[in-house]
Amino acid sequence: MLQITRDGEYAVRAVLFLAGRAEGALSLISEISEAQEVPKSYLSKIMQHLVRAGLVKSRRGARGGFYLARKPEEITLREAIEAVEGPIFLNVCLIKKGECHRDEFCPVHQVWKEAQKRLFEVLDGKTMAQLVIDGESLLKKKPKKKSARKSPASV
Amino acid sequence: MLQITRDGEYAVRAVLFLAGRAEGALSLISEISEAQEVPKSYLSKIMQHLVRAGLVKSRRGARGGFYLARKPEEITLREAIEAVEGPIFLNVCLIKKGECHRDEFCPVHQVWKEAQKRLFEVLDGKTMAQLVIDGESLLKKKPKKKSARKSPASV
DNA sequence: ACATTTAGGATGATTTTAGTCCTATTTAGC
DNA sequence: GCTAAATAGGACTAAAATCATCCTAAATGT
Ligand code: SF4
Ligand code: SF4
Repeated sequence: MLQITRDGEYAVRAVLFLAGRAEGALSLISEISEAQEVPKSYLSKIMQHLVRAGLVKSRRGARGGFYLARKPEEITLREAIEAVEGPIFLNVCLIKKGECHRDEFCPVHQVWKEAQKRLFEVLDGKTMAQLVIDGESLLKKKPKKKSARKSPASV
Repeated sequence: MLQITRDGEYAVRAVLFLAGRAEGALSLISEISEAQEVPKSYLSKIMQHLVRAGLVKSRRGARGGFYLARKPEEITLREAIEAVEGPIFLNVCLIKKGECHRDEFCPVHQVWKEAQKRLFEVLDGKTMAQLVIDGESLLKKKPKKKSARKSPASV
């Protein structure tokens, strides 16, 4: 359907959450689940994937939890997504040369190539660090909408 | 999976085929199916969708067939895809405001918005007419690879 | 009439999606 | 060493999407 799955969406939320914590601080599944509104048991699977993909590290047992394996500046949005969804290919012919045998003479192939490149430019261009900053600005700017241009108090 | 479905892929192939015919010329399902390597019975459904979407017109009965409802210059790649797949939304929050209730304070939302915009720029930027031309160039340029830089004859 | 074509619906196998749940293992702290 | 707290991992499932096939109805040119 040319849409990201819940896996990818939840992975981004989880990684973004960890990026917002102090470096190396441990977060519990239950914390992440509640803050990011992801079903706890489902999130458990997502975290496993993220650990295996090397994006997140975990400590088991009492006082365990999850933390980022790398600094938020070094994790892109695309990486978070692909860690759980696998590599993105907008069409089968982008998987590898010859995957679609029409690729050599197909004019549409080139367009998908370009489209994917452009998509990646956006997804690679955002790091978790930047997203955390963006998120903070959003919270500051929009506590309520329809702000009466001057005085913050009203009614 | 963030990948176009066979529906979309086949729709593009079919519309592109029709775009390559003379204006108003009728093409049979069997012709399109064979040329574009799409299962005939499946293609039948795709063509129905394209007709209902208003991209293609059909004539039933003997000497019937399909032809483009508009000129190839006026049909974009995105239209061909969305005609059978429905509108593209890279993430649920792009469907409409409030579809994801986090959208107002979610920094990732903005990125998806930008990503989709860029994707659409590419998909909207290619018309069927242009793709036909592109296809012709590809056929001229690459009859064989590893061309011996000068003489076309060899062995 | 008849052959040719598309229209449309019913059906179905397989895969993906979006989860849940239970047990095993690891670890900290007492 | 025991125990409580956590993650690891696998089994399982319901529902939906994907990728088709097949059959009958309707339309149309000759
Ligand atoms: S766009 Fe062209 S090359 Fe890519 S899958 Fe479709 S036919 Fe094959
Ligand atoms: S990116 Fe943000 S707004 Fe969009 S679906 Fe995810 S959480 Fe919601």
